[in-house]
Amino acid sequence: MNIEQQMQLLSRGTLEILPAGSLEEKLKLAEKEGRPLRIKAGFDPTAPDLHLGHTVLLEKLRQFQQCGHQVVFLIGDFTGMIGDPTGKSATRPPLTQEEVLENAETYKQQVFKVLDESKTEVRFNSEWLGKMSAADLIQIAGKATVARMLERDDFEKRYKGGQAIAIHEFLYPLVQGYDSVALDADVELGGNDQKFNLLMGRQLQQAYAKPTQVILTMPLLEGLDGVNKMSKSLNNYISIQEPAKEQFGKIMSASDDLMMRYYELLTDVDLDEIKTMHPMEAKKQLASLIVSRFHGEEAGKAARAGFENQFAKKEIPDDIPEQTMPAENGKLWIVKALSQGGLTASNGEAMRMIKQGAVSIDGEKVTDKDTQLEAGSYLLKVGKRKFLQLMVS
RNA sequence: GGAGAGGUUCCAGAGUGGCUAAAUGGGGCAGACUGUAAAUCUGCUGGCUCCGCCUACGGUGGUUCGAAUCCACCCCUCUCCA
Repeated sequence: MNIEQQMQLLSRGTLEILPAGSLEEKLKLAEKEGRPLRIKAGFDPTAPDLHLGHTVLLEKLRQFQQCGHQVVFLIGDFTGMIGDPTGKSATRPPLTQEEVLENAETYKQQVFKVLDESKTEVRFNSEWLGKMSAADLIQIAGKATVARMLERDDFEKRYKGGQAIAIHEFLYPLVQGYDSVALDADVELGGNDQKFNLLMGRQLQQAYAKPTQVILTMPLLEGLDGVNKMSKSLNNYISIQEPAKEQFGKIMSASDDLMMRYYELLTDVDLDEIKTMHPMEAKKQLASLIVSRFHGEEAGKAARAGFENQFAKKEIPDDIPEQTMPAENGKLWIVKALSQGGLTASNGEAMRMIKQGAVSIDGEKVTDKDTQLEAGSYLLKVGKRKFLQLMVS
């Protein structure tokens, strides 16, 4: 691929490439020196369950690989102990060595669904940070100023808003920046929220007399609520590991507006074409596309068919969990059955569901909360999505 | 170290002795409708052996017939000063 083609592919969908024109220069340099560029991207070791938000970045990394470059997949095991101050202020518990390694394995499994393993170098930042002395750390800390730190948006907000900022949180960007020094990164990718940290990498590389990296930021993908960024803690995410049916359903639950955003950031599909389609059809296509990516083509089709049967035609899905419960004195209270079967969180909720007309047995709506089940087999349904095939013995 | 403000249910945030399982908003769930687990509207939203009982307002003790509300001590957060 020539440089022009690379530029076109690599800059698509990006939010910013800093400094302007620097990526092209790097690409030229790589060509001249006949070597691949080292593309760094850091990941937090606390969340080994990747979701679609992460794949925005992974897709971009894959494109770099496609252009023949070397991806350095950095697992921030050491920085994980500090806790990234970005966004939320909740302190994270430190991870043990075993946990980190275990998480790393899970990471690899998932990441290589997108990335080319042969062009990926997996590294841990404890390799160099763990050996560092207090003197080394203080030396790094001397490369940045408090005023500069407070320029960072979320620090500024928290500071002005009277929220706590612990000293160690200032170290996070510094240490992450130092990773770029240690890895000789040519380019670092990150979400928009990482921009400050990425720039700190440049600053430190300069301070350590190394060539400075290019910063490439990708937009953050909104979660299913359509407002906040996709994250596990907000429970608005779609994991790349979850079952095809779940993924499909979750995408269908996205609002029509959000669907456009997902098309934009997660696919190559021409957006103008989508706008001419019926929104429901467009959404089903998106859902199939995404499910296919992580579960294969067949699963994508099957998920769509299953969805249409269950919701449009109101048929009963064919993968209903089964459970057997003993009857007491030949009877089983419906409320007990619902809560014990996991269809409702508690007896109280079960009673509420019945009152709201959300519960049915074999297709018959339950109106009486004192309904008793006798021995036999029943299909219980709560709401539109929760089913249980119950054997009362 | 000194002075002040504050810690309430999933979250935000009212409540300042009984009418409080605790306003309101968000979130979540359900129902109706439908083009979808879209949008919109409505309802519900601590637990249980559910017309009653139990647990809950940072922690521990106390005052009181009765406390989220008053008192004491402790823990935590923030602001200003040093």
